[in-house]
Amino acid sequence: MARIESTLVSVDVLTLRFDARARAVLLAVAPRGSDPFAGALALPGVLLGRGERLRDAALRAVTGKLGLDGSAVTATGQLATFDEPSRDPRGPTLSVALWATVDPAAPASGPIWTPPAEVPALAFDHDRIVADCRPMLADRLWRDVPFTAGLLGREFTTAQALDVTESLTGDRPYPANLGRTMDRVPGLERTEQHAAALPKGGRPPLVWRWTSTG
Amino acid sequence: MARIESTLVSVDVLTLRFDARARAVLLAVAPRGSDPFAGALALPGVLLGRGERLRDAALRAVTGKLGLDGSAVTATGQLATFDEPSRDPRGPTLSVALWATVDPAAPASGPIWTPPAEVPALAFDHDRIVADCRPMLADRLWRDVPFTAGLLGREFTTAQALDVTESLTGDRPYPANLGRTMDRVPGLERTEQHAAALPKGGRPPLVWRWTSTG
DNA sequence: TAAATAGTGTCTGTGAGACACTATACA
DNA sequence: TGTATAGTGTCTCACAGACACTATTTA
Repeated sequence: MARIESTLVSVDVLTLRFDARARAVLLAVAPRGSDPFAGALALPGVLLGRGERLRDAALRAVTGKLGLDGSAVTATGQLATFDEPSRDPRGPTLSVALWATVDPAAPASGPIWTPPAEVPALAFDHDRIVADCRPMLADRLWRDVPFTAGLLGREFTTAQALDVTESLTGDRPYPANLGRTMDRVPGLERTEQHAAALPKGGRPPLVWRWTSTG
Repeated sequence: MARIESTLVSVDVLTLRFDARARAVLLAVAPRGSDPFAGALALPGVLLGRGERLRDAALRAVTGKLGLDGSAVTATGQLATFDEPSRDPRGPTLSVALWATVDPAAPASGPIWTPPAEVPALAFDHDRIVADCRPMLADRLWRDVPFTAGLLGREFTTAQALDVTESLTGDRPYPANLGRTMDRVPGLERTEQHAAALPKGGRPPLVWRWTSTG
């Protein structure tokens, strides 16, 4: 009962980065270099090597396909597995979708960064992967500490927290309500410091800091 | 850049069935027939065939490894993917864990049915899979309609709803509170009928019925 | 009648969301 | 001073949980 004909596994990564200047969370896509859909935009993905961990494959995809530094990836996690047999024209391939957060302070040249809600048409079934996974990402914010900390970095302001929440959920909470939400996030501490105000003015926002998580 | 050495994918199934007589949700395990861990208890699992859907592989596992009738499976869904390279002594294998619900009215001989909280030692990393997935299953109850309907069947009583909730979450809600929870489940209707009372007596519970879902 | 169990009604606490009002920046 | 933004304090609503009380069964 030797079975050689197993489905190949690819790992496709929803790489998120908070761009403080753009005041938005952006998703990385890159043009494909090789044949199926060469030149078309796609999520970074690699075939899972034998014995390779999903997280390692995701790092390989972010490093190799996006050209980012692996040390800039602050956290990763699973989203879902996509199994339509026709999703890859080369033949049946399973796709395990992972998320990865990139340090907002790290250099980010290489990939094309786009708001997750306005991703251009992508290769394979990557449009569907993005559409299916977006609500899962929104659901993680403020509930999944590694995800949230990875996205916002060690220190951030209330204004940035508002921007991130609006990017992922689609609407901007009241600062007062978001502050109370953040007060309940374990490992997140409201400091006494105020950051600089925005260019347009306004009261300087508070600084928040992670205590436990890196 | 031809890559042949891809990780194999297995599908392991947490098969749940509500046993009305035992008043509990039970998980199916079966002794392994072939070599790695032959004779040891394990979750039903199969290697994913090339081009095979995860759901089809899960049905194949439930049918082939547990001896259940495929038509008794009322719903399936994804849980998580396990990627420890050493989880299978034969070599690195990815395991995609799925849940499956079995019609409580269908015959269920074949597998060994055990409460998920008291599963005996299992082969591979299946103990860990069960431990990691149990909270995900509890979380689905009353929120994931296909899961809940698949587990309870087309019609059920408040008493059975209490039993199922206690089995999955670990504590028994007050009937009044569970009734209000169920009133908010879309597609679930509180009927006027009362079922027979339990052997020990007590007020006969109400009957609930799914309207939309099968 | 006693024990067991379910259903109705009520109360409390928590968390989300809306909003008035205040505080503090830039132009 | 006007505009923009954040922070404080309330208010309401939805929901979960606890529980008193009532209803209906078996033993």
